[in-house]
Order: sequence, then C-alpha cells, then structure tokens
Amino acid sequence: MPTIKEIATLAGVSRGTVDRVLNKRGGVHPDTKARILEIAKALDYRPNKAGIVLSAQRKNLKLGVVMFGTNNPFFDEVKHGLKDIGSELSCYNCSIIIKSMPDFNEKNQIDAIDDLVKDGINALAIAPQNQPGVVQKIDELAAMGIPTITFNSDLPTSKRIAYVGSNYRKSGQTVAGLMRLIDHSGQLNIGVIGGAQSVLCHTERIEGFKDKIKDDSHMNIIDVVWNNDDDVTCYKLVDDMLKEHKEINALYFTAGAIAGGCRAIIEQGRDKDMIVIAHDRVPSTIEFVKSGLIQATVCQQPYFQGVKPLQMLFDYLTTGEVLNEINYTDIEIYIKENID
Amino acid sequence: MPTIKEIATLAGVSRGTVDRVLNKRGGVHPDTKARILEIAKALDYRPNKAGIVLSAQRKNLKLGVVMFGTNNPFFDEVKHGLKDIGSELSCYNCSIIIKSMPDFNEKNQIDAIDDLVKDGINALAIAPQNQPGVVQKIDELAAMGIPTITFNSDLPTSKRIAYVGSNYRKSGQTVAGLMRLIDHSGQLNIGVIGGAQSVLCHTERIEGFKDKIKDDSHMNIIDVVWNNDDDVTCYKLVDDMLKEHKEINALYFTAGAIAGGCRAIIEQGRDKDMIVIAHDRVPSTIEFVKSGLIQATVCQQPYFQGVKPLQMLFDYLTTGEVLNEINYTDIEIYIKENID
DNA sequence: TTGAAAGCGTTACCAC
DNA sequence: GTGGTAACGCTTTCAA
Repeated sequence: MPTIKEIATLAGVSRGTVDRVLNKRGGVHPDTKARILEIAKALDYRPNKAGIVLSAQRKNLKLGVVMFGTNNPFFDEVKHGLKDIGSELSCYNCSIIIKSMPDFNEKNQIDAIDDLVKDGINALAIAPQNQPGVVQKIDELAAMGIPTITFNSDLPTSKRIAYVGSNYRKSGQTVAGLMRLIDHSGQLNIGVIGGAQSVLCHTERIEGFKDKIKDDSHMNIIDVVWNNDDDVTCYKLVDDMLKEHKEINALYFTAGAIAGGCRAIIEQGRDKDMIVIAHDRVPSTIEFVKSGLIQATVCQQPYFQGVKPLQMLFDYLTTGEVLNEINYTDIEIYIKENID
Repeated sequence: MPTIKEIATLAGVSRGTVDRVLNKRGGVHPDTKARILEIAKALDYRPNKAGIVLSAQRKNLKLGVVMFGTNNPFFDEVKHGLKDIGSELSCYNCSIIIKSMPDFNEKNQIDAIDDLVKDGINALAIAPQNQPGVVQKIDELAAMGIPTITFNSDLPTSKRIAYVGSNYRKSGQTVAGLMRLIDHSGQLNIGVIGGAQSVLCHTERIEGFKDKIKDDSHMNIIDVVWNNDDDVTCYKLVDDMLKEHKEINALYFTAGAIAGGCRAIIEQGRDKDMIVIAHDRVPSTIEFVKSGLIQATVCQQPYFQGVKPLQMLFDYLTTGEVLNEINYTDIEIYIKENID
C-alpha cells in the first residue's frame, strides 16, 4: 500500500506538500501538483483510515442528533444503535449530543438545532419534521459548513448531504403484495389505519399500497382513518370501522399505537378470519405476530438507522469520503417464525 | 478518553509497563500490575482502535479464505463481500488469500488449507465440508495458534473460534410458516427438493421444516428428493414427482439448481396453482419470484457472510477482542415487491 | 522487572 | 510555495 511518504519521495517533495494537494488545500505550484496527482494515481493511492482517524482525534469532533418520538417504541431500537455508535466514536475523541423530543413539533426541532449549534457541533443527524422551518434551518447549517444527514424521514428539498431510511412507498407496495399472497378469500376488503396525515412516511406507505392494488380488482380499500399514534383513538376507530363495514376482511396498520386496534378486532371475534399487517418490530407487533392476530410486520432496520448516519458523518468529516445521497434500508418481512 | 500514557503517568510507570499489563504479557511486579489495573478500571480505559490498527500494520497480517461453490451463484454475493472487506483491509497492510473450489470435496479443502498455512496465514475463514478431516485440520491450526472462523456452514465440534451463517433449522421453520400463510386450499401436500443429503444445511432446513409442520394436520410432506444441485436432475425429479403425485400443491426447494424444477412445473401447467418457496436471492430465484411462479424466497445475508468473518478475524488478531461464538444471519423473506 | 524510543500514516503548524 | 516537525495512541524491541 502506497503512503503519502512514498509519494513524497517519488515526487521529490515533502509529505506536507503531498497532503496539501491530496486534500485540495491549495497553495501548491501547478506543476508540482500535477506530478503528485499523477504519481498518486499510478500507485492507486488510498489514504490509510487508521492514520486519518488517529490524526482526526485532535479535532474533538461533536455530532448532534435530533429526533422526535421519545415515547415511541420504534425509536428505542434507533437509540440502541445511537448508543453503540456513540460508544465506538467516543474512542476517537468524538462525542455525540442527542436532543430527543416527545412530539411532532416544528419549533421544538428548530430550537434543538439551535442549541446544538451553540454547543459547537460539527455535523447534524436529524429525523426531521416535514416542515419548511426545518428545511430552512438545515440550509442555514449547510451555509455555516455544518453538514446534515436526515434519517427515518427525508427532506429532499433541503441541502442535507444524505438520507438514511426506508423507501416508504416500496414498503407499502410490499404490504400489498403480502396481503395478496396471504389472502384466501379471493376478495380483499381493506381497512387502512394511518398515523397522522401530516407525517410523510405514513402517507407515502399508503400511496405505495394504493399504487400496487389499483389494477387489482380483488383488492379494495374500504376506509382510511387516522389514529394519530394514539391507542385509545385506535381502538375506537377500528371498533367503529368493523361495525360499520362488516365486509372488511383485512386491515393495514401503517403506523404505531396498534394495540387498541387489535383489541377491537379480538372483541368483535374477528381475530381468526382477518388479515392484519403492520409495520415495525416493537413490543405490540411482536406480541400480536406471535399470537397470530397479525400475520406479518414489515420493518425498516431501526438499529441501522441509528448507526449509519453518525458513521457517515464521522467518515465525511474525517476522510472527506463522498457518500451515497440515498441510503434505503432493507424492507424486512417478519412472520411468527422469524420474528425473534 | 483515557490513554495508556495517562495511566502510566498516574501509576508512575512507563507506557511499556502499562501495555504489558493490559495485554497480559506478564513480567510485571504484582503490585505494579494491581495498581495499573485499578487505575485502568477507574478511568474506564478502552483502547483506541485507530492506534491499535495503525500499530498492527507492521505485522503484515495474512488472512486465508477457503470456500466451495465456485460455480454456485449464491457464492457470487459472498465473494462480493470478500472483495469489499479485502479492499478495506488492504489499507491496513492486511492481505487476503482466497482458495475457492468447485465441488464438495474433503481432500481439496484440506489441501487448500495446507497451502494457506505454507503461505503464512495468521487466521482462516472457511465455508467447510462437514467432514472429520476438515475438523481435524482446523484443530491442528488452532494448536499452531492460527484461529479459524467457519461461515455458511458450521463445524461445532471443531476448535473454530466462531461461526457466521444461517440458522438453517429456523430458516426451514420460516418456510413452513410462510407456506401456511400463503395456502388457500386448506390442505397442503408438499414435495421437497433437497440439494445433497451429505450437506448439513440442506438437511437441517428440512428438519426445521418438518419440525414445524409435524403438529399441523393440514400440511403433509408427500415426497423428498435430492437434486445434487444439478439442473437436469432437478427437472427430471420434479417432472416425475408431479406426474406421480397429482395431489402435490406445494413445493419446497431447499437448495440451488431450481431452474429445471421450475421448468417442469410450467410444462405441466401447474405454475398457477402451486405454492413454491425457495432459498437465496440468485438469478433463478429472482426471475421466478418476479414472474410469480415462486411466491417467496428465504435468504441468509450472503454479502454479510463474506464480510463478517474477515472483519472478526482482523479485530481478533489486532485488538484481541472477544467475539460472539455464534453469529446467525438474519432470515430474510423476499417476495415480488421487495426482491430488488 | 522496567524504561526509553522508534515506528505505523496522517494532519497541522510554524518557519523559510 | 514548500519543508520540517510534532502530535495522535498503541505496540515492539532493545537496553538497563
């Protein structure tokens, strides 16, 4: 493996000069620069990550994390990932500051970002609200030289450098495909229980789902309701829905707080002849998949969503590595047999 | 983050002494040792990986890889992982030597291992034959101080330090669960097409499958045949099977070379009313999942199987990290909608 | 039993 | 524009 030292020797210059060229710091004579680049290419030079990281420790990097969902079990697994990567990065003198808030609220997120900037973060990972104020704030950070990666939910119009998370549309399509596979009635009348209409990922899943069934005369959506991630609301909605539409034989829970809905299904004695599909692997979905009430749950690698953004930011700040803009998580299907 | 230097200062000794204690090299006065350990614990000392790796480069590590399946598409993805981790490790002055052979053959594997030892490898990753000679060879290496990790298929009785691969039994159970979900006939008469009876993973999958359906009167295995991973054989077997057992309405392909079998299904006009489940995401399974002939394929993270063993061996040799003995891959379910 | 010093590859700073 | 040097944390070797 070629090193900077080697290149320097071959080019007849010092390591400092090679470093200036390779890291585009300028202030090098064009001829020298050309010579160095040529040699680097000929040797297929790739920087040594251990050396870079060791040297980067003196920068005392700080990474900020902003997420909603303090009381959302899905984020427990994300936090697990955050914890692990945080402990790894702490060995490199890089610390992580997490701001986590309970609800979907634009102002809280912006305040949290401002706090992090005051703390002196060098980069930001955020599970963002889909709100113009947040987009604007991310762009401000970009102007200040602070890169941002969105995770869990994307803001494609912002100046974020990358996204890590689910392809929600495809995820909804997968649910449609699963329902069709599982169906043995020949005619699926589907009730959809969303989370919040303002949350992009919930609506995107439903769009993907609709997209898939629109040419299939055997699958129809009878009703779409929104539980706002609240268990009591969910119970009431499903209870009403099943009473009003006796023909419903399949339910698609696109978001959290499903336990209430499942209770309604059981109370109406429909737990044996209803196809139910949900998302994510959280205590409630695990329980009902195991009991057989839910046949499958479609997941999005939450642990990975915690780890990857920070890993990418650290690499970006240290090695300057160019990274993929879109990093979709795998669409995982869990049934009773492989859920744990 | 505390460093060795810091501990040395606090203990009033040199860094070398601290290193000797921390890495159990011996030759340190018990009192000094106790003092150092105490301080390390109090500071929650964790070694800096970048420093370790940088220093380890002078060892010029060599990792050996032995695998069968040169002409098996499943291993293409494994090789992809090997290539990526190889390129990463090459930056750390660590090289990888791969010996890959076409067939299931004990002697070839042993010869390959011997070659690698002559090449001076420091550790071995092997997708092993389930043969006593291989076990013995692994134990020999262990005695020589060369650690081995098995992947794809395990040899639990050997002195290998870890295994990375599928839990085949659970994988077969998952297939049974999927079949039951997908079934809409109420009575599944199942034909099983295995690979080779001598290959543990194929038989294990079938065991798991049987295990799951044994209490289910709606699922019966009608026939089990072995295609020896050969396409022509597979065609013949399935063709015969479907002609002889008209009642068969589900097929479970537990191994490779399924294209011939699928052709037989189509030729007999059974591609619309047959439940078919296979393993792995290779060109043939992708094609038939997309066409709808195969409803689902159950996978085992082949890329990860290429990356993880070498990553673990490198970490083991450099940081001396204790590693998990059993590392099961995720059991991934792919259907038409999430297969690409 | 212990200390001192060199070396791994990179970056940053100061001097010229 | 360029060179020299110190620093990051760890391991290893040699000397005492």
